[in-house]
Amino acid sequence: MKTIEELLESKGIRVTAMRLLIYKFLTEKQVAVRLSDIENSFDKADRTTLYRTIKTFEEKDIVHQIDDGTGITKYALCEKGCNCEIETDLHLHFHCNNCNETVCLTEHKIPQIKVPDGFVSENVNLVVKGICDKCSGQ
Amino acid sequence: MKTIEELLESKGIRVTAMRLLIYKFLTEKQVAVRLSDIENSFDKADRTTLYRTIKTFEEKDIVHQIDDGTGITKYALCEKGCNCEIETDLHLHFHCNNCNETVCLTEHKIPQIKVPDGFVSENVNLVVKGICDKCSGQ
DNA sequence: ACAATAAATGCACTTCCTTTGCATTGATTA
DNA sequence: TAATCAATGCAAAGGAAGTGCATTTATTGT
Ligand SMILES: [Mn+2]
Ligand SMILES: [Mn+2]
Ligand SMILES: [Zn+2]
Ligand SMILES: [Zn+2]
Repeated sequence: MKTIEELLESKGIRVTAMRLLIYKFLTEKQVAVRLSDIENSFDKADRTTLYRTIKTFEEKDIVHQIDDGTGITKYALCEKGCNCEIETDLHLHFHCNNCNETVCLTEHKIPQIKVPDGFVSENVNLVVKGICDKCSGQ
Repeated sequence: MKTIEELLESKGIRVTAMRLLIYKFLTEKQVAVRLSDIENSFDKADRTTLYRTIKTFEEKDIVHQIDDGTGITKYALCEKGCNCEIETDLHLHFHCNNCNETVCLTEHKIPQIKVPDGFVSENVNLVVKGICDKCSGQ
């Protein structure tokens, strides 16, 4: 079991107190978070630092960005071996219209999508909206 | 063949000069447009009027909104018989990473997406990104 | 045709999120 | 220890979405 410090270093990211805190926050949350979610969870956290930290994490494939249609970009930790760049690896995301939370359905890959001749598919974003398991009451 | 005036009236929308212009602009464009695209295509057009016009069109199912992941909402005319509210009718959208344009692939419906037990799917947004037919050069 | 009424438009302003510039602090290396 | 580079914090800019209100334009009833 790798420590967080080791993980960050293995990705070429310097370990800082802030980065450890943000990473820890992401592991504890089971849902995709907005920048403001992180901001509100810390007393003295600067938006800019959060922003740049999450961008660093994104570049190094530690988190991936999620556009769930709310207009606010969210982020979630990549699973072990999550190759977000590879189309065939892409999982789908679920946005709950009730509790407004967005989760990664890591086990559910996006099916192969046929596009017309002449079009080249490089990437697919699929968001399902509805009622999540917590809110559907079973 | 219905005139634009007749179409608008049949949907319960009053005909105005601005609305005709905007509708015409949408028919001529073969791609999804941003509010600012419309704004820039007219000399003396107020953002608010465009905004409210497009919202009116949206309510009356004349256009549908497209979230292609660029962070800017786009709009495109609904095809004849496009029931945007019905999940099974939803077509997919293609965003070109080269020319940055987004098109409706009206003929290509979104396949049935399986979600885990407890989750209820009400709506699906699917955007394919890649290279469009114009840009792929064939 | 005219007055009364309602809808559409234009202007100004607000809010929210994202992004950048720059000075400062902190860590790393020679 | 000095020089160098990365991370942080503050401030401000930018872009898009949305709202309030006064004005113009269209519709309706007399
Ligand atoms: Mn995910
Ligand atoms: Mn469409
Ligand atoms: Zn929920
Ligand atoms: Zn293209």
